[in-house]
Amino acid sequence: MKGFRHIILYGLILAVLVFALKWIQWKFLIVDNAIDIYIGLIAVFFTILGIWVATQFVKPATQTIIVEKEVIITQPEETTINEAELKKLDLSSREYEVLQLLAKGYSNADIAGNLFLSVSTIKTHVSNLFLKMDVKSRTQAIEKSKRLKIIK
Amino acid sequence: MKGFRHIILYGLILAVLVFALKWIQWKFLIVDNAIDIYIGLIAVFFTILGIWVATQFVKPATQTIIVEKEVIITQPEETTINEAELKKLDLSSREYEVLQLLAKGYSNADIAGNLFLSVSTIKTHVSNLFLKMDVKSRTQAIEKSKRLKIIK
DNA sequence: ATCAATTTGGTACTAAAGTATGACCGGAAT
DNA sequence: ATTCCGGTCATACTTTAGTACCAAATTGAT
Repeated sequence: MKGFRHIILYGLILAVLVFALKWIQWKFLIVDNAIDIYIGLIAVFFTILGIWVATQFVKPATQTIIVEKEVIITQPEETTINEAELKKLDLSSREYEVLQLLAKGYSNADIAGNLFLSVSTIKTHVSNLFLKMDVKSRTQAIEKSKRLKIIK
Repeated sequence: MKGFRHIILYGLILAVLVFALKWIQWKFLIVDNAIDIYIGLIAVFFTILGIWVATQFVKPATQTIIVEKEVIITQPEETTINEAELKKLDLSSREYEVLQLLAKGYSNADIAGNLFLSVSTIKTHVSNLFLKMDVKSRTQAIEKSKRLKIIK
């Protein structure tokens, strides 16, 4: 709708211009040899008109400037488990379960009760765990687990 | 410098136009009453010229897009020791020393060797440590220490 | 179906951890 | 000076952890 109103507006402007030009043309024709001045005025006027039209309708090329804003993310608990290190150890699922309870300070009896297994089984798992982790005690296992970030 | 070259360019263009207009003017003067068509051409031409000039000089609108870039800051040692909790436990300096080595996976013998003390002394410290920390094993002591953030 | 790995559990043993108790020393506070 | 506490060390004991070796059931993949 806005474009339509513009068209009407420009139409009216042009109509006015036609009469204006006719008047200027007639006036300058009285003065002979003034045609050059007349042409110059026309040229200047329409150049300005063109500039104005352009500034009104030609959308300026948009130059997009992307600014990276660094947002610091502070992880509350950087317990991103180091899957790579965990895989290296090649622990079985049960062994990993035992390790997690181990690190919570559970005794072998506690772990056995928690997993509904016998203490013997836990001892077996713990021993195998130590071999795979290359440690000699549960405290070393805990320390290494924390250091490698393989437990929460 | 670019603006200067533009000025020269437009100067040349205008010079060419002057001759072109003179030629067109002469040609149309032969045909009488063709002055209106001539004026029309002039108007159209300079309007287009004005548009072109405008588009050349209108500065592109800059659109600044701020992109949030998440930067994960991994604190190397987020081990801000919880002094409050540590003070609550009321550990002696030796006991705290023992606790720190304990948490590193050291055995009583290791700790004794590290502090140039007998294993008996370490056992005493460890026992007192457990009483003060209200735990029943070194693994529990480690877990609690990590949880309360009282060790590095 | 077979084979390897896992999971489970046992016995027997050793090593380490943990408890209880007592003793000695030295420094700091009362 | 005496008391109190931290630190040291010891002995004797119990408990737990850890090792070694074995064996059976289960599971998963070829």
